[in-house]
Amino acid sequence: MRPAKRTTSRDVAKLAHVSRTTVSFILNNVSGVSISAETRKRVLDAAKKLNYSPNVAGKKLVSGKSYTIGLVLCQSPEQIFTDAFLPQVILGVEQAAMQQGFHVLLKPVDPNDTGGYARLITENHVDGILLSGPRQDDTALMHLHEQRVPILLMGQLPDTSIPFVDVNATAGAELAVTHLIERGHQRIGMITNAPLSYTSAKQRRDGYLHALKKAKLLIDKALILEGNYTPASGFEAMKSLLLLTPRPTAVFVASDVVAMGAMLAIKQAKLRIPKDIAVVGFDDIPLAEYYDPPLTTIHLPAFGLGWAGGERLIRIIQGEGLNDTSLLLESKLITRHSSP
Amino acid sequence: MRPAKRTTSRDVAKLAHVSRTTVSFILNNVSGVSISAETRKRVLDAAKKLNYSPNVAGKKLVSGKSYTIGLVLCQSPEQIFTDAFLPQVILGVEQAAMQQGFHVLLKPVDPNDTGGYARLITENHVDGILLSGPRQDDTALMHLHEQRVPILLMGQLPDTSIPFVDVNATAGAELAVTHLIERGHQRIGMITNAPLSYTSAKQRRDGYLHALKKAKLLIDKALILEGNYTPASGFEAMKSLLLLTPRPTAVFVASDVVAMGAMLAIKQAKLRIPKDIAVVGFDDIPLAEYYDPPLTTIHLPAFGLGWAGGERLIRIIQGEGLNDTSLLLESKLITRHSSP
DNA sequence: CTGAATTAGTAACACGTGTTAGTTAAAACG
DNA sequence: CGTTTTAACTAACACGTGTTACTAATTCAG
Repeated sequence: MRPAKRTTSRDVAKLAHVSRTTVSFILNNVSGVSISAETRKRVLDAAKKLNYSPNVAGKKLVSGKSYTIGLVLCQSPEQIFTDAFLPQVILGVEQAAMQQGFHVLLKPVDPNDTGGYARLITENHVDGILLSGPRQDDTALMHLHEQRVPILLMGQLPDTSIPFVDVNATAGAELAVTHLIERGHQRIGMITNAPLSYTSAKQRRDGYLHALKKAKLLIDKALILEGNYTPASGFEAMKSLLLLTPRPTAVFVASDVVAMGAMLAIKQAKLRIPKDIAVVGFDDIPLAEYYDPPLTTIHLPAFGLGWAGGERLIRIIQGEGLNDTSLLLESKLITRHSSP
Repeated sequence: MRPAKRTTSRDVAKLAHVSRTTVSFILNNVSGVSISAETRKRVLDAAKKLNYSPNVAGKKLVSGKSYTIGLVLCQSPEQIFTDAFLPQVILGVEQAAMQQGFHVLLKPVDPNDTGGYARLITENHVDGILLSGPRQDDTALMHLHEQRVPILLMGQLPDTSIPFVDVNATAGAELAVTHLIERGHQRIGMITNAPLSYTSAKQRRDGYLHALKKAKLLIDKALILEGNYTPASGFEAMKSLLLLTPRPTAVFVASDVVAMGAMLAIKQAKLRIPKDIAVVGFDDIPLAEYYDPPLTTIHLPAFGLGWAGGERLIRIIQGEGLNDTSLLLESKLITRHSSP
């Protein structure tokens, strides 16, 4: 037994004793055609009675639009696993899309096999792509952009004209490090959130460098270590930092998740936070407030980022054009007890 | 200037000097028709040269299938925000779907305004629905099921015949509490992960009760408090527990995130974990290992849950039928330092 | 009263695909 | 040689929708 047959606009037309055209006019509120009030009511009643809703496949075919955006995640699986930041972004995207009557198709992509998402466009599955975590070596991306496919990046890509939204991570990192400097720290370590081939990692590192330069502190490359999204990487990096002499008196860890690993290393070394070593994180994940000690960190507008991304992509899709092609959202410092 | 015109199967046909039908036969590897090797090559070359990929809207229209599944999340926004469990599930679903050539449409739904997702089906946007966090008062769900719409629940719903996948949370909770009992604890508190109107919360509570009964320990309702996904709720609940006399010597917190709040409350009361109070969590979020102390918890096969859900839903969609309508995945105890 | 304008609605096409029923030419058979 | 089978393809329809061009009936202007 197959599923019950779908009701089509033809069924509605038949029940209301009008043509299918008339049904279409009424249900889509087409302007410029005149329909008598009586007929309109008859059609609307029929539609309601049959519980009619139009088949998107038909709509799609004739309009060329799918009213769906593709949210492509170029993060590695392990990042997605540990990233407490992502759900909020996704929720923001969804909310913006829903408001405009769009749907969201989720497409995690292995960063190594990038470009597999192009088929979403060529097959007309989605009207545009919201790309989180763009990579520079992504040639498929450039190709799509040249073909004027609506694309919006979440995260920046140097040397391109593709519009993007991003958080001002550099400024955020600078905020974090400046905070430490103002509290008297001079020897400040850093653990990145990811390998420096990721723009997001580079930006945060640059913010760190900026802050030091501004304060005329000397920069010691030995103080900068790489994390890779995981607490484990923070744990290991911190152990290395603790072996340095003189020991840094503070650390800026460019990811809360990584910072939690780092803090565990500090505790296991029987050092106190912030007395022996101050720690500032980045992301303000929900748990940051409830760590011991509560983590000073940089709050990112995660939901807002997703929302802005979705909203702007849809505007591009609808050909409305953006008055400013790109948007940088500001972050803010949340002072808790892991820093003095 | 509008986007470049899509290339259709007609273009391929023209270039290869054959009919559109032939193109369709070749590209879909239709069996039972004979095509000369030469023609086949000509068509395949033409398709490649034009970079042709079929428009899903057309396919959809004629086949009635969309090769897309809807992943409907009935969690409240705050739960999604704090739930570190979700990304892994989503990834599992995506992976299973991709393997079968399906896409995943993400649809968070406000639990209060349930049923809005029915349109995904009636509009033919998706072929089936994977529903995470089903609610008993969801009448739209029952209605869809009666209409033989392919549905699979992630989480159980009593008194229905809708197939589901779930983790055996009751057994998991029992594991956790039994572990505490074996280590000599007799007065064990519990903080739920969510209000008891959620099945997942009730299951975990039942596991707790089971374990106590089995060990012939008496049950004290005052020892059971409610959390609501957030660390904050765990913090508050724990503060209440600490005021009881005699104080419980151990706590089972049915969510790692909530447990982190609870542990902070313990520390602020200057009590030691696990010496004064042992703590066991639930979920095994990535951060559990790196808390201080590392959290003993129940590991849930999050990725496996998503994967099984996606895989089984697609099997239902394709009419293959499941040999067992439902699946319970087992969880396991991860012993770390927050318990003796 | 006549031609023009308005009202209310419809027939017919287009979108891109899969598929059934047929057609033509060559090969096989008796 | 005449008939049947087979290989290699194609014309035409169906899917459900939006939209343009058109018609028939009524109202309006002069």
